[in-house]
Amino acid sequence: MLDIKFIREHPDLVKEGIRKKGDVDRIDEVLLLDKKRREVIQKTEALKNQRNVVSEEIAKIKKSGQDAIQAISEMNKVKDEIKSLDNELRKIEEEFNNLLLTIPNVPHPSVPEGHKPEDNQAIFSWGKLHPEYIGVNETDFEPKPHWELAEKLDIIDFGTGVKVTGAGFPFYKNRGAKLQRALINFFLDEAHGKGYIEIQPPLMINTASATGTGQLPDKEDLMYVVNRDELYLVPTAEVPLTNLHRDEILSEKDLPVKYCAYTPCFRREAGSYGKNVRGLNRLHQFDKVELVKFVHPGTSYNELEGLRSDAEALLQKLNLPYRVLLMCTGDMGFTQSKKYDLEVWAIGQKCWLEVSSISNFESFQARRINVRFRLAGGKPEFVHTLNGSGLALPRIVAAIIENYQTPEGKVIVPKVLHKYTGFEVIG
RNA sequence: GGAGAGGUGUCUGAGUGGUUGAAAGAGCCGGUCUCGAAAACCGGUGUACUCGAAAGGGUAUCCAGGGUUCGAAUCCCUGCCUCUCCGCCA
Repeated sequence: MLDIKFIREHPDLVKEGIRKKGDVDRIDEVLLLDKKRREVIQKTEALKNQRNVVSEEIAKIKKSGQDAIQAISEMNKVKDEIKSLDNELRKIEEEFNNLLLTIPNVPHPSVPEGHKPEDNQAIFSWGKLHPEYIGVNETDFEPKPHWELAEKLDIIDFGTGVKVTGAGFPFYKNRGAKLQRALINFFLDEAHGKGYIEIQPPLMINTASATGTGQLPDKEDLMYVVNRDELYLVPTAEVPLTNLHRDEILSEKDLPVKYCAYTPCFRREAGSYGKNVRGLNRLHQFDKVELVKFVHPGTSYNELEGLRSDAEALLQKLNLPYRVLLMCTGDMGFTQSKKYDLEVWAIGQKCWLEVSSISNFESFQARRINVRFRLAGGKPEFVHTLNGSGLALPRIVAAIIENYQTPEGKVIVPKVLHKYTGFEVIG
């Protein structure tokens, strides 16, 4: 969430940001409630002060052996007033906090304004023209989409997934399963090499954690819920990783703190349909290695570029053609101030697949989860948080299958994975 | 799941209704001493909200939420968590 003080002092700037994101502007409501809230606070605190002073007097009177009936009956009235004001305040604060949680983060000035996919800027691409690119050349033969190849090679079984669980829960088999495991290990090892601490987080999260990273209160529909225990299946490792330091004060010299984690991710994806859910393109359960950073506010945009290049390096090592999109204001999430998407080219489908989303949240999440650091000799201040996928597995698998297919329907394994897979070709 | 014990500041740990934001010690910061360091000694050392231009006030905070009381870290209820024992289990 945003700092109420910041909103109070820069209402126009915040409104402008909301407008750019295409969200509903409720800033005037926030400010009105804030005013009401502070008025009630002042009233109750004055009464509480009176109560404290008189109570102390009563103590003295009683000690001296005298009667304090007069003062006590007076305080009985004050007590009731305090109670009713406290109730009023509680209601106002609840409303105020809920409203504040729905105010989106303000976009960074460098983010292009727009609301359509075309407004996202492709700022970099890497691929076929690169001398190291060794993938398929579509002039040689007509490349197939990954689901056809995968079924034929018996490495992914979509039908059995439907039987056992439902659509979007495939079985990986044989060298397909091994390829998954190889990619996870490759990604984790690379992250470790870049100084990310490896974590195996819980796969279920509670309400507070989901609220902290912004999945709640609005986006409950995207998660699977375990009602009986009030838990959610992780939609991304971002949630447990970012909440790892909830309510903590980090020490300045420890920043930046960098974590990586592999987890399955569970998403309901309600409302998805059509060809962009075919095969591995959109699943309810998928594997992902996630990167999260807690950083000094002054460095967060540098750290964002660092995160981006860490993720890009993986694609380059896998020799997969990709492009980098700087996402426009309207395509950015609720919590982000700047976001890049990495999209890999899937030659069989002839489309771009998003494999990583790299964001700076500035202090937006940190304020929700209350993660601060202490300035040398000074007051605690909120850190900035960032995250990025490094990377999401299924679409990488799809891209490998499609871009490394041979005319005979085999798939060549990218060189960097050989030591993890133990084989160099599938089929 | 059953039975018991317990949750106090950065940490250890006192405190069972009235100057308790909270003893004491450790840690940390500053100072004295020292060529320098250690030791010793002296001083300082939570957070949030709120009023205020500031200085400086005020309120809250001893796991969380309710309750009793003029007044609660202290009494009562509920929840969460930790520990011990039993059961179950990979």
